[in-house]
Amino acid sequence: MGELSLITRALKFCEERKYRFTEPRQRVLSLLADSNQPMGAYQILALLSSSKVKVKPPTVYRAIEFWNKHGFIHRIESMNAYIACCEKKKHQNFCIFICNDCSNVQEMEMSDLPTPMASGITKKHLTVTSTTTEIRGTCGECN
Amino acid sequence: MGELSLITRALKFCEERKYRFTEPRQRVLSLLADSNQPMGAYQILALLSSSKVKVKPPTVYRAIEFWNKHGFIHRIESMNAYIACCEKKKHQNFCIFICNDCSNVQEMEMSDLPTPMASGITKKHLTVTSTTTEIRGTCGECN
DNA sequence: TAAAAAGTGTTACAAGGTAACATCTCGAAA
DNA sequence: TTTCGAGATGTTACCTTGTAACACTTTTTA
Repeated sequence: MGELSLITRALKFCEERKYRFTEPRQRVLSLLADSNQPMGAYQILALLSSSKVKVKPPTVYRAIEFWNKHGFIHRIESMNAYIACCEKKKHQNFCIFICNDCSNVQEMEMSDLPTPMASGITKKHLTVTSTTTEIRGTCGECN
Repeated sequence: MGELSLITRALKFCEERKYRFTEPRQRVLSLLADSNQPMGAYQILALLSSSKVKVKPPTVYRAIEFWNKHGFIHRIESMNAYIACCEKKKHQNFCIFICNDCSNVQEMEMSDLPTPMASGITKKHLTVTSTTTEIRGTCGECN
């Protein structure tokens, strides 16, 4: 059993859950999957539009919301941008490193919440649904 | 030596560094310090304006940038909002819990980066300048 | 096959943020 | 003590990001 591409997994996911794998959803996800860098919503919008057909913001935002909700893409809050998730399965805790110089972005594994956070959370009787960590600095290339 | 208020510390900070503790800076910081909840820039803008004098966005954004840069306030990326820092001294790693139900926000201590992140960072030869973690879930009250 | 549910198209606008340039303030140098 | 310059604010105008609302289409289900 080989590696399934993000698109293939997304298609399977939709079939199993009876969600529709529509054209806007497919195109938005493909663009993000093919880019190794984050893309803004309006950047996606531009790429989906032609001189003839202008795609409108809600079309893109709906697709983004859908894939984000189901864990196929992540939103990078500090950039107002989106990236395809590089993990094979859904995970609600993730961690992103952003280089301030070249703005290269890398997703990093974080299946469980680190202990200091986890203990703070239980102490305060909080229930966690998701976490995002954005780490800024300088990457190996730019150092 | 008692507890110094955020404003007092900010004033001292400005005197020591020869930054000006101007009216917009003072008013913006006071508003955030007196609110125990995050505030958006335009919310601050509205509170600073009167029917006579309309404060303009750059005035507020400049003050926000100043205090944020020097660690007196934090930006909450997923809310486009700002809160006064509750720590006594500058720290570039922080962690915020946000309740999805009542949108109550709590800053949590995180002086050092948790081990899983720290090791991922050294492995990739990254230099870190700052990190933000935003944890979403349900707070003790809303549970 | 009709009704319900899920999804898209479109318009119009709200919310958040910034570039650019003129003006002001205040301390330090002449 | 005047002037100079860095740091800061005032103002206009605009850009970017995101969403509410409503009509319409497609797919599933009863």
